[in-house]
Amino acid sequence: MSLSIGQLAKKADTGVETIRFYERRGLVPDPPRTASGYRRYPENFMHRLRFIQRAKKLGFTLDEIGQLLQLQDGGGKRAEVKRIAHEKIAEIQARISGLKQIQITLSDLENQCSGHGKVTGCPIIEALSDGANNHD
Amino acid sequence: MSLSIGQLAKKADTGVETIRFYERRGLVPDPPRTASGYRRYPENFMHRLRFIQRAKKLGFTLDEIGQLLQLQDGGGKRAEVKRIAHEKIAEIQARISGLKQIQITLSDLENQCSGHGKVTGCPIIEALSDGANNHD
DNA sequence: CTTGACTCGGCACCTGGATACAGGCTTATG
DNA sequence: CATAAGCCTGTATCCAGGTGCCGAGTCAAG
Repeated sequence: MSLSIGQLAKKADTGVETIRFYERRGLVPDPPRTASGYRRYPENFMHRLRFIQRAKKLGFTLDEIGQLLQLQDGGGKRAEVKRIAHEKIAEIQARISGLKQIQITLSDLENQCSGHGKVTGCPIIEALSDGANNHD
Repeated sequence: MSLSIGQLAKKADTGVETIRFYERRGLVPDPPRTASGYRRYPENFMHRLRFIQRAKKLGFTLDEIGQLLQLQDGGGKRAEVKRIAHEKIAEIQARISGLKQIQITLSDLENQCSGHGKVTGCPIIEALSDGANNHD
């Protein structure tokens, strides 16, 4: 028993348009069609959509997800999967570092600002205005 | 002595198009024009562009930067500046937390994966496939 | 048999922050 | 004076990852 695109979308908690979009992107294979051209998906097709959703949550781009899926489908090497994951970890780490730096700078400024009175002389605005005070 | 848009762009280390873009966005005021319609900027106009650049580095959106500039121009309240900064700090914090969670999950998976052999049974792929293993 | 829900393909549009052109002036340089 | 460089407006394009809409065809329930 197969599903229409709408039924599949509901099951996978996504949109019909999104599934078609993934199909165009090559993330999901073109499904078989009925005589009138309607897509028909096997029940387990949902797993592929869930795979994409989980990978997205972990920060992978659609292109990277495409690579992972290809490795899965083609019986690729674990080394390759691990390499992709490792690169992503490094990327995430870099983003965290950048954000932490920003957080420090902003918190410093927040602490320096009394929060009372007019903006003139406000340390936050000053830091943005002349750059004498900021941490990079 | 005033600057052409190109001279200003060079001084502020940005592009001519970017300045015009900021003008359209209302981040910088419309400068006076020569008789032939050329923009003429006072020397110190550069500071406004530098303000924008610094604020961008701290993660503010152009809309938020616009608010900060308005507060500066209009002699607004420090409380308001501080509020905006505080919200941004919270937002950055939330992004860091999310990324850290991802980092933990991915690092776990990386450690679980031997990196040898075929993809079948690879913990990373498994986690994405059935979700039994992931940390959210 | 009708009506409403679903699906089709194809394209336009969205956010954010620019960046790039096209075609026509103006200004600076040799 | 001629030519290059710079500037003008307006519009299109880019990135990612979708989302929306149109008119036409199809399917299912009553």
